[in-house]
Amino acid sequence: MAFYKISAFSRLGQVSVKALRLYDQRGLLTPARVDPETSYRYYKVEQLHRLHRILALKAMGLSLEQIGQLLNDNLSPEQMQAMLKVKQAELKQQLVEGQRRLQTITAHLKHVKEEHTMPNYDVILKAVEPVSHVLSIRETIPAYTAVGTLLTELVDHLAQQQAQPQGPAASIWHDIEYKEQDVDAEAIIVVSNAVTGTDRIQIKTLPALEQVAAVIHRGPYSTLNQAYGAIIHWIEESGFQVTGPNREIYLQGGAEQDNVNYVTELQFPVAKVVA
Amino acid sequence: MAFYKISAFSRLGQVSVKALRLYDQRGLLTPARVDPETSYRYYKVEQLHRLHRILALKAMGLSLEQIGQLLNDNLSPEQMQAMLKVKQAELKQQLVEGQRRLQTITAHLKHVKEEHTMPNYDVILKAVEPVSHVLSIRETIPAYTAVGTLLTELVDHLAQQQAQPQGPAASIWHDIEYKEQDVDAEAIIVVSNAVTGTDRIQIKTLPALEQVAAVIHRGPYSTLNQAYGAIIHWIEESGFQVTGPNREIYLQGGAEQDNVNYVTELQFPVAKVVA
DNA sequence: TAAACACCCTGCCCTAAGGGCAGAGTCAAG
DNA sequence: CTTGACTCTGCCCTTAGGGCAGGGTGTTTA
Repeated sequence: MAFYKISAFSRLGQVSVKALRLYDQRGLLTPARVDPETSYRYYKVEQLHRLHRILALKAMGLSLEQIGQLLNDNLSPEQMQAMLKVKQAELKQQLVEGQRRLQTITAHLKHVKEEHTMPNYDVILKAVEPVSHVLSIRETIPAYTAVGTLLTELVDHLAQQQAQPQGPAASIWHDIEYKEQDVDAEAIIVVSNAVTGTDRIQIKTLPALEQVAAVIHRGPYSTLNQAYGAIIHWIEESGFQVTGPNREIYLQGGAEQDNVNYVTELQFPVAKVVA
Repeated sequence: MAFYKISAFSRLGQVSVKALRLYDQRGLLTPARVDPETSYRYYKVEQLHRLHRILALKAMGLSLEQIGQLLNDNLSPEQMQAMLKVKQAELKQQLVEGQRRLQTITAHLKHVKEEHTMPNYDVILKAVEPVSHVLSIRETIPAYTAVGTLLTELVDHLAQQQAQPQGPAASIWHDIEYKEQDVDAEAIIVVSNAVTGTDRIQIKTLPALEQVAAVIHRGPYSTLNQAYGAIIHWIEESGFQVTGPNREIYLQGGAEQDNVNYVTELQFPVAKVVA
């Protein structure tokens, strides 16, 4: 019977006045009466029911627009189900995301506590696009460092064809476990479409990687093992698992062994361990 | 050595150009060189390291401003720790929130599947402020419905003092378990400061409730049990526990038993069950 | 050498759900 | 009739960029 003015109603419903005005504007909760002269909004107690429904849906994470659809466009039960299911999947996804955030920050915190500095290596997760038209040699070589000769071979091949590399050189290590010798290695250089291969030197496309853990290393190759240590540690600690050969990208590099300005990116394809 | 233009660098770092410009503007990642004539931004590979750190911190949920503090205002390890701890607590909180959302939506989804409608009662969680200056009678009464006589007693007392109620009437049920008879009940009416009490009728302040599950019932008191059923069910299903006496607020009510326009709010103080 | 094309710059408007404020009008009590 | 408490609309603000317009650059090709 009685009409409530907006602030009285907002107290009843524990919502801010500003929110009520917004819900009115978006068509979620129109006041029972609006004075045409003064534009004052007057609500009835019965509307608390609707307000509660709005708040309940909001507490599930639905947007005002979605709530409007549910409340106004009176959908079929199937449509409601579909909508809620989509949202449910979204929420599950967000939970996983949140757990990852928490794990990452906890690891960082631990590092700061123990070492009193931020970690030297920042591992990030990302996706890697496929890379088309790369020159590749794959071979079992006696030791990691020998990949240099494979790369020189590629560079020489390029020089013969008067072509330039189109991107940084890289190598791919196909052994999943760590090996000191007889390493299954692949040397890579991105080239333009015009370049041709040979029996030994193939033209191929590097597959995309859905999710990699990546780290940037600055300094000579002799200290790369620190970066490897950090990334492997991170992967284990974060509940991931290596799912394929890892890549080493020489963003800034060359033939010298000890250049402190070299920059290398390490990429390990990973997936969440299913517990 | 080589400088990269913004889009080349953005490809290296897997970040959008727009983001790089933003990071520049916010002082997170200033290009190695900016041409003073053209304002072109030129980056060096070494800066990937810093970019990775930014992305890593972002992946933990820190805001750009916080990242800026961590990177630029070189804080003491203690300050870093404090900052990360705050964020960690925030993330934990968000996780709990997310789990609640998910539970709620799952319950709704189940209801839609089984009944092909949205639930009739929308339970929401909220905080309740303390209510000062209320008139109260507490007594053991033979049955729920007898609370009406207590309320009439309060209303009569008000009338004697020529005063008006300042808000809706309510009752509080102090028995935590369900009882059919000999119920420990309290009748409540909010009044202005001027009103005085008696031996039997006390003036008191209702305590705040940190977290209540609340539901709005529309219809006669005889159907209130449906609302009770719904809210109790919700509380159990959502992993909460009733922690105190529940309140019944007669937002729109009166002495008749069967008025379909009555509106009543039920409030149960709750807390998350510690598993 | 000029045009074509790819790239870069700044600046403006947009997002979701309101919060804060200004200026003007309205309601209820004394 | 005045005062104080409310209410109205309208504008700007928040995050982390996305999208676009208009104008300037850099490199390559005819």
